[in-house]
Amino acid sequence: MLKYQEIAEKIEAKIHKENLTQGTRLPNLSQLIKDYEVSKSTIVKALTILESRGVIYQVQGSGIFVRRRKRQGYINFLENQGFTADLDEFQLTSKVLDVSLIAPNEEVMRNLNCQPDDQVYHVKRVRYITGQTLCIEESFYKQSIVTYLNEAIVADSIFHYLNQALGIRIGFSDKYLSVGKLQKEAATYLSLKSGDPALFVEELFYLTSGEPFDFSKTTYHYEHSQFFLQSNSIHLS
Amino acid sequence: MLKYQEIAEKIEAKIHKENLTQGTRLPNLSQLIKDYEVSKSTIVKALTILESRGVIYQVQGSGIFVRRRKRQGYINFLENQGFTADLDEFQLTSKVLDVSLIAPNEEVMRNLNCQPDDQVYHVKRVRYITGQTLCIEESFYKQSIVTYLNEAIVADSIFHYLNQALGIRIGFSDKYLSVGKLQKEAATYLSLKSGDPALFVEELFYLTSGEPFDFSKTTYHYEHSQFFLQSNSIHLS
DNA sequence: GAGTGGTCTAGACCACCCT
DNA sequence: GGGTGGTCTAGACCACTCG
Repeated sequence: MLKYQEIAEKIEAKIHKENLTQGTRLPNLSQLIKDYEVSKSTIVKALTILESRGVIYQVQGSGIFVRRRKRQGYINFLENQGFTADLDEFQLTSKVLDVSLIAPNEEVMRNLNCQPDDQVYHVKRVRYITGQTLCIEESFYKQSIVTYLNEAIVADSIFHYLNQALGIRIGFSDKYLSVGKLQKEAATYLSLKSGDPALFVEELFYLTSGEPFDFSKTTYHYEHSQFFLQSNSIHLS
Repeated sequence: MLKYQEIAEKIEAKIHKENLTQGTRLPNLSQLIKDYEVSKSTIVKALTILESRGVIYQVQGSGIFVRRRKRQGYINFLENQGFTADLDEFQLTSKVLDVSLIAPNEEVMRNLNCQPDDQVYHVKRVRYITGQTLCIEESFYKQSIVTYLNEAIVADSIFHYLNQALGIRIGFSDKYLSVGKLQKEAATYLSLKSGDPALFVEELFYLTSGEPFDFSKTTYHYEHSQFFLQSNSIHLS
């Protein structure tokens, strides 16, 4: 395990364990350097990670402070799949509607940059959060990368399987969101009415190598989905 | 101007100017070190920034590559206010409905951590994107920080004014999103019908010092708002 | 195995906050 | 002015990719 990663985890764990509130000041840099017996740059890197994840904020000349979201019950929109997933907070379950190996249609080929003869796994699920219908999700995985899937795997966390069993590491993803009215089929699965509001999210997942391997379309139940999202001004031009 | 910031900007400018496509390989580290005459760490920092902004991705042992979003016409959900704003792409205008100095209500006090006698500027606007109604926005600014606002300022970019005229720098923000049905008043402003779908976003902006100073509630027109959002797995536990 | 990015260090110096 | 975070350097060594 990398030093800066380990330190970031320890600091985050400490914040959660001691349940520190927004604005609580953490030990200063020199103290952290002593505590963890590493160089300044390593601490700085660990802190940068925590800052970009919204766990802390740093104020030049002043100190390092805990950052907390104000509201509970919102799903972290950036970490709700593939990545760190704060699912500890929520109970996620799935009902599998379909798992099959198919030829990609035009839309899938366009998004995954693939050819008609590249097979893809088609997965369709209804997902539940703490017992309530959260969303209906339809995903397409390149079979050349995701070599095998079945119903049991898909009923559980697919990304956990990809990582643990297949050694697939996600590099990054693009999300596209829009809002609209539910069509009849989706409405049925979500126990809502045609024309009810819905959040539509299309997402493309890439390997660390930059190759897209998963294209996914999700329709969220408007009454059971609330998201939160933290931004930083680290960087910018 | 900081070296790493300047380098990040130059690299990004080059990518845009030469209109490089996804997967195009950039010069390697040693070349960049020579080109910009700085140390390795400085280049690495510049690249980390570009990576976190979704401009490039780096593959260990292989190279540095251009990252591009696949689709046009989507608003960058993380950079659409306060921050870098890729508004070059879109024409944003506003119609001001109200600018006034008021006493905060309970909801505003809770979000801005303030007292009944802390005055706040109330700003209500309809915003248009390339001529179409984009959203209706209601914001509350702590007067102790945002000392002055008027209709002319508010008709333009408020954040540009905060930064340039008042020297206010935003540190970070929290966004809360949900989807639901339009109420009559908002529907009227958006030229939609009651019960039509809408995206609701509540956002809290903080100074670099960690103090919240702006609480904002936005209702988006579902037919004219599409967002995109890039994630990385930089970091994570 | 050559090439490329990633980690880590020690230390100098800068910029900002606060009292 | 003392304390705290931020920038930048030079260089050693590690880890991954690809032919």
